[in-house]
Order: sequence, then C-alpha cells, then structure tokens
Amino acid sequence: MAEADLLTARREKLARLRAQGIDPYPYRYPRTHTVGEVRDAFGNLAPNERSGAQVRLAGRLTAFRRMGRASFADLLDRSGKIQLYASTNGLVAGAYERFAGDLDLGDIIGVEGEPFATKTGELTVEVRAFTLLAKSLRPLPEKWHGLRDIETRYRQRALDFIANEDARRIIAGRAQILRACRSYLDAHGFIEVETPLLQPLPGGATARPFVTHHNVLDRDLYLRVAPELYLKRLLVGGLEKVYEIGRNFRNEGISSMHNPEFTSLEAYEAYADYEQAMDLAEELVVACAVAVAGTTRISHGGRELDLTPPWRRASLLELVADGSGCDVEKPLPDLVAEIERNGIPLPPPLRRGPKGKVIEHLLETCVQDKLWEPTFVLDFPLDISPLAKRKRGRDDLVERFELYITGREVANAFSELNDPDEQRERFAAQEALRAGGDEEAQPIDEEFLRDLELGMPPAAGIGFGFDRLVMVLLDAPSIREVLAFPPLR
RNA sequence: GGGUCGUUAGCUCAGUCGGUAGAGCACCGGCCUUUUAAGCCGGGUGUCGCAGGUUCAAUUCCUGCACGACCCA
Repeated sequence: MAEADLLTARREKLARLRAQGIDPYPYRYPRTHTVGEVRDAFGNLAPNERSGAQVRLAGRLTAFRRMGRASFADLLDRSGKIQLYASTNGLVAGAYERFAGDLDLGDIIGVEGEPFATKTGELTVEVRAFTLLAKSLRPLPEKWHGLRDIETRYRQRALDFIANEDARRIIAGRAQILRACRSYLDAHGFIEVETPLLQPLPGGATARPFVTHHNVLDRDLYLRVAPELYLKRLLVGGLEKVYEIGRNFRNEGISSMHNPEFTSLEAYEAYADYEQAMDLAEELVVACAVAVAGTTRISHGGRELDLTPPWRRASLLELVADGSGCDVEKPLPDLVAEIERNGIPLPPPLRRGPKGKVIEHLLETCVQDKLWEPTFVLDFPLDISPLAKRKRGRDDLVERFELYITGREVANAFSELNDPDEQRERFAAQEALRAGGDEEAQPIDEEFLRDLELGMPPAAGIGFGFDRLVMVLLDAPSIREVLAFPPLR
C-alpha cells in the first residue's frame, strides 16, 4: 500500500475511535512496573507458571500476532520488550475485539494484567484491561531488518530510536558516562562551572570560530571554540579546582570524528602539572568504563581494548621518528626534504611551517592509527602550543600530552603556562601566524593577560573530547552515533 | 575541494545487456485460543533521487545536480 493510503487508513481508524467516544490521546497512565522491573520480579517463573500478581505497564506496540480469539503482542518501553497475551477469556466482553481490532503497530498503550510464563517459558503479561494512550498515525519500519538506511536513521532519529535498540543503548550509555565524570570530579573536590559560550574573542584552541551578532550591543560575538581561558581566569580568582562540561563550536567540516558543535570536558587543577593530569585521565576514564561496562577490559570494533592503568607514556618526537623514519630534530627545510624522500604526502601549506605543524601532521599520518591501547603522547612542539608551559630542559617543547585510544585523539592536556610575559610573547607569535594567513591562529586576549598578571597558580589542565570518549567506551563507529541529533546537510 | 560507490513500494532488498518493474515484511479483507520473523487464503503497493540529453521508446545509456557512504586533501 502506498504511504498516503497507509496514513489515510490510520486516520480513518482514529476517526472511528473518536466516534466511539474513545480519547486517543488521554492524559496519564500510572504504571506499577517498567518492563525491566517485571523481568526482575517475575523472570524466574517456570513454564506455564502464573504469578498471581497484577502489574500495570505502558509502552509502544511493536509486534502483533493475532490468532482469532487470542493474540500475542510485544510491548516496548525504555527498559525493553515484553510479550502480551490477550484473549476473550481474560478480557471483559467486547474488550478483546477492541484490542485485536482497534490497535495498530506503533500505538502507545497501557496494560494491566498478570505476569505468567508460556509453555515455552517466555515471560508474558496476560492482559486484563488496556488503554490506548497515543494513537500512532505512521507505519513502523519492517520488523525483521528494522530501519537500516543511515540517512533515514539520522534524519528521523525518533523513528531510529523506536526501531534500533543499539541507538537507544548509546544515548543511555552517554548519560551514564556523563554522570560518572561528574561524580568523579565532584568527589575529587572539583567544582562545576559554566563560562560564556558567546565570547567577544574566540580563544583557548586553534580553530576557526562561528560568528554571530548581538543586536542590542551591535557587535559581533563568537561561539566559543573552547572554555580554556575563562577556566584559567577562575584559577586566578582562587577557585583552584574547576571543570566545565559543555558545547564548543568549531567552523570545520563534518566527519566520523568531527562535529562542528561538540561536547568537551575541561578540568583544571591548581598546584599540579601534567603528570597529575595523566593520573586524572586514567582514573576518570576507568570510572567511566566501570560505570558503563563494569570493567576496564572492553570490546571496541570487534577488538579487545584494555583500559587498565597504567597506560603507555611515549614521547611524541620518538613516536614520530619511529613512525615516519625521519629525523625530526633537523631544521624544518631538511625535515621537509626527508619527508618527501620517504614518500610521505605533505600538504604544501605546511612546508613553510611552523615545524610543529609538520610534526603534528606526521603524528596524524604515520603514528596515530597504531595507538590502539591508551597512550599518552608526550611533549609537543612549543610553536603549536601557545598556552602550555615550556618543558623542563627543552626550550622548543612544552609539557603537553595528547591521549590516544583506538587510534583517536581523546584528550589534550598540559602544564598551564602562567608567566604573563611569556604568554604575551606566545600570543604575539600566534598573531604573526595570523598575519601570515593562518585563520586558526589564536588572537591575543588582553583581559586574559591582565588576569594572568594578578598571578595564576601553577596548574594542570585537561580537555576531553567527550563525544570521542563516548565513542570509545560504547563501541560507536561514528561521532554521529553518540549524538541524539547528528548534523545533517 | 578531489576520487570511488550508492539512491527502485512505508521498511529491507531483487531486477531490467533500452520495451515504464518484483519479493518479503508492513497494510486491507477472510480463517485461526500458547504464538514469538505465527500460519493459511485473497488484495494493491511505485515521479525506479532530481533535471536535461540521446532514442520510435530511458528506471536502464550519457551529462549535470542533490543527498549519502567510504577514501584522499
């Protein structure tokens, strides 16, 4: 039947119900149990055993097996599916005919009845009374294959959640991970704060911003690319341990790893350095894994992933040298020549530096994919790390690490630069890059510098790509899977 | 931005080496009181992504576009 006919048929049913005085959209239905609670309470009934109890459930009808004067159906709620059994014996006169005749797949109903086990042992609720709670006017996807088309899944996400249990699992798991992060940080003395999303200057990360306009102020504002500078100003203010979980916006393309609006978790701890940030990363990720999987040995992409600390710590320069076969200590022109001799593609804009970008490129192309188990990649070039503190004993490097898991960058952290004069020089170097056409270079932020001059305690800071962390922990192949409503063209 | 592949019924998919299309599920009618991809009988699914071109004839061949997937930048 064509779609228009399917819709017409449903609307005719709706009209018939209303003509009979049935409200197809009533107000409430008090439940005594969810499906999961019924399973917990009655799941051990033997075949043909009856519970003698009465429960009230509500959910969506996802399957119907009508056999004349008796029918089976499947009822789906947030916790799962359970089978319903209805017959002319169990319902008052005329009610069975309404159950089997008026209800459609997709309708939301409330049922009251007795849990029992069928002769095959399946836990089932024998319906004694039922109420239509919301008439569904559109057909559901096919019962066996379900909704598979990726584009339709993302464009009709509600339908996707009805049809695909795994889509629901990921959203629910994301919430558990979020809660685990907050619990861990709260328990360790961090306070959760909220800083501006609308910023007069977009700072704290190397990225192109979205621009918007404030009408009353008649000035442009930027959607933040990171909360970092504001959080550090809170350290200046004496808040000592702060974190923020929230949305950032970067004016970039969309891929399985990138969403223009993504969620970060940034945490800052005064009187600590990046060594403590590594400890925090290990403990936080373990807390999340335990919350969502009950273990630190999980499965990802059909492969085992062991998150048990301690994690590998490896120098960026050594990893890149091993992975690319290039001597990364050479001056930039010699390094570029060697990269080309080794046949590694290098985008032309990178050739003129800064050298740190070339090294970062080698990390992404020659090393990153091999970092399956959690790995702290340590000590980044200073020229691509304008907010990080110089590495003790190495003037061209900073105390910064990126955390890689399953070949993905999951977190970025450093010993925070708190020398205001050096910070000003770093900003100046960024301004020079910007003048040279680098739109991602970070602008000088005088208000941030003024606060730094008040004195910021030494501190460790870490920022997680929360969506990516969720991907790793919930075995999601694309960032779109961990977003309730992924971006569409 | 470039390359490759894809888009057919509400859903999942076949198919047409050019003659305007099929299956299963869903849906509609009938039978059926322990089914669970229930079963049996009967019924119709459609801008074959969009727009041009070639042709007697295009869903099929060609071009462009849209959207998507994967890879590269």
